[in-house]
Order: sequence, then C-alpha cells, then structure tokens
Amino acid sequence: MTDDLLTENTRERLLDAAEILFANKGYRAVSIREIIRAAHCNLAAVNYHFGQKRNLYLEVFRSRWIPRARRVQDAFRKSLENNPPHSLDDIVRALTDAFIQGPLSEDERQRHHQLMAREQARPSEALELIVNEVMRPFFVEVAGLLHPFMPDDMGDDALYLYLLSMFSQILYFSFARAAVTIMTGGDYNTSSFKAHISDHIVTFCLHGFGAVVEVSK
Amino acid sequence: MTDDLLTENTRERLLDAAEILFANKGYRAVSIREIIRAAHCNLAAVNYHFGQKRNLYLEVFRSRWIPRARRVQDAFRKSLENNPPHSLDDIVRALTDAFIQGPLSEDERQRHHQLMAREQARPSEALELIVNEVMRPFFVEVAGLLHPFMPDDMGDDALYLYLLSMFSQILYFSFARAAVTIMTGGDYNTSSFKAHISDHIVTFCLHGFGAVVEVSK
DNA sequence: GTCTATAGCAGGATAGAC
DNA sequence: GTCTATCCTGCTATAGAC
Repeated sequence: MTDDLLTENTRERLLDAAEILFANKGYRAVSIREIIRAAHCNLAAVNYHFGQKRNLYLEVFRSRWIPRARRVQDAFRKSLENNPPHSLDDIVRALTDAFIQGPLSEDERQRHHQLMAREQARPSEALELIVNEVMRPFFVEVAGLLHPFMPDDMGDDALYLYLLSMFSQILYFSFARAAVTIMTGGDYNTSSFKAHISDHIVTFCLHGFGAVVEVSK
Repeated sequence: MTDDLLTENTRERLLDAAEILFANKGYRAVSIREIIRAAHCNLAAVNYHFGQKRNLYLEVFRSRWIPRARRVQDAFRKSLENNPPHSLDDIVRALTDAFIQGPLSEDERQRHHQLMAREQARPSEALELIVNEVMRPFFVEVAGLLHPFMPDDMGDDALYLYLLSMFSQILYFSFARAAVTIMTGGDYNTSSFKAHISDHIVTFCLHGFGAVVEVSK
C-alpha cells in the first residue's frame, strides 16, 4: 500500500504513490494530502511538478500505465517470435499468458487493470489516451495475426468483439480479485491459483474463438 | 441524468437520484449536495432519512440493486419454466438473454453493472451484501442446473470459474459501453447492436463451456 | 526544488424554525 | 417531514521563505 522508495526523486515518488491510490480508490476519492503522505513529500510538491491534481492523474497514465502496457505487448510479441504460431491455440495462449502470467507482478497487474476498468466505467481524457495509444493499435495488430486462421468473410468488427470478450475476462479476473476469491475460495497469492486462472481463461477463450473456427484438440 | 419524478416521496427520490450518481461517479465523487439537487429536496433530507451519506449508499443496494437483480433472476427462471432446457445451449441462452435482453432497460443495466463493477474493484459492506444475497445463491442454483450437462468429476469450484467468465463479459459489455462503442463502432441505443452483443456473448460462452462438454452445433 | 503558511471554498453533518 | 442557517473539517491551490 505505502510506497517507501526514497531513492527516486520527488516527482517519481509522487507518480508511484498516486498510481497506487488512484487505482485503489478512484480519482476523486484520493486527496493530494493522501498522495504526498505516501510519497513522503510536501503538499506544494504536486503543484510544483504537475500544476494541478488532474495533471498528476494524466501523467500517471502517460509515464506509468502506457509503458507498462507496452511491456506486456512486447512480452506477447517476443513469445510469438520465439515460438511462431501454427494455430489459433498458439496465439490465444501467448496472448493470455502475456497478460496474466507475463512480466507484471500480481499487484502490478491488479493496479493496471483497476485503472483501466475505472476509465472504462467513467471515461475521461485518459481513456482516449488508452484507446488511441494502446488498445486500438494492439487490436489492429492482433487482428492481423488472427486473420489467417479466421473465415475469409470475417471482418475486423466481428473479430474485435471476440477480443473484447477475451480482455473482459483478463480485466475481470484482475480487478475483481476479492469477488473471485470469495466465490472460488482461491488465493491469488499462491502461484498455483494464478496458473489455474490463466489456464482457465486460455481454455475458455480458445473454445470461445472456436465458435468461428474449428479448434484442434 | 436528472431524476425528475416528483410524484414519489422524498426518500424514494433520494434513492433514485443517488443510485444514478453513485453508479456514474462512485461514492466519494458524489456530494450530498449533488444528490439533493437531482432529487429536488433539501440538504437536511439525507440526514433525516438515512442518518448519514454512507447509509444512503448502502440503502441503494438494499432497496434498489438487490430487487433489480432478483427481477433479472426471475426472468431467467421464468424463461426456463416456459422452455425446459434440453441442453447446455438452452441454459446459456436463457442466462445471457435474461441479463442482456431481459427486463432491464439499457440505462438500468449499465447503472446496475457499473455499481457492481465499482464494488468489485473496491469492495465494501455492499459487496458482502451482493455476494451473500445475490451472487452466491444464484451461482449455486445455476450450478445445479448445469450439473446434469457437465462431466461427473467436475466440482462446483471449476464450474464457478466458467460462470465468472460468462458474467465478466456481461458486466464488461454493460459498464464499458464507451470503450465497446469506440472499438466496434456500434451504438447501444440501436436494438440491433444490443441483440448483436447478446448473440455474441451467447455464442462465445456456449463454446467456452464447450471446453468441458461437447456442444451441439 | 522543497518547504511552511494560508487563502478560499466545498464537503458532511446538525440545530432549530415551521 | 421539510426547510434555512450554520458549524467545522478537509480540500485544492498559491504565495513566498529558504
């Protein structure tokens, strides 16, 4: 919860602390005072470095959220490079693994997807950023990879619905950890449960995609 | 956005206005003053009827959210009564239709699922209420319906994961309307797009469930 | 670049008239 | 049950010392 890294400079500590708090509570529910307490600095620091609270929020997306999203995408691409896909299975598996078991820690992923879920529930300028810089380009890229395995008459619009279904699950199993834990009894802090969730999503989506194309079993 | 029903008494108007605002913005982002403006009543009314802001929030779940969830569940049950399920397909279809094309209006559904998503992202006493009164009993019921169609060795824990995958999509396509609209170009206000989304979720989940049992095509 | 001090306002909650 | 008036806390933002 608290961010005790004292090594970085004030600006970076503010961004780290702000991201955690904004993800957990939402923009309005977090006060500047709360952030500067977690970042171990002074009240005026926010206004000095970011002008106003709102810009701190947007800078969290620019300098933290987007680069992290790119890291996940890179993990996906690298995985396909090392293991060129011969079937739909390979792509879906690489995709799910990158997002669920990829380069992010459990906490990092929850934070990342909580911020995204909040923006999607109540869009602001940050959603525009997310969609234009991250979501849309990635969807286009993945759609291109999937095309060879899809029926010829399938358009991108239809394909995007399948991708949204897939990401809705990745998002949900990340941001709704409490509900998932209560309903399944599983514990996200054990790596076996995490792998279990990951396998489940792969299987479900693989067959979900199988709705349009036969899945090799 | 505004709630202009002046027929009901103050208490009911407050609950109606509060639910809309809490769903759209979250608990902390909504001020009592904003609520009473929408409900066309006085500042002191909240404290008179609910003691404090927090209790108004919880009462929204008790007297609005839970009964609405029950309406959706009843629509599902009635649909199965009228059309006894002979396969997994029938149940999945009835389930999805009840939630996506059931008794709720587009706005009502978005609000309903926005509130739920917020509680799952940051649990409070209201999530306990939701899980104990609505989610868990319904999951138990649906698991019982699905059991005959599932492999003998499949436990409820595994089945719940499939249900969570299904509901994550229902939730997402409701609360993330903006992102879905941007990515697909569809318009939720047309009934054809709504039906399209519904069909998509049915198909995807049917095949997702098909991961554990053969789906009749 | 970081601090203290403070302006100025919005928030939740209450007292007491009607 | 509904209103006005008010208390007081906590908020964002800024000024100005160091």
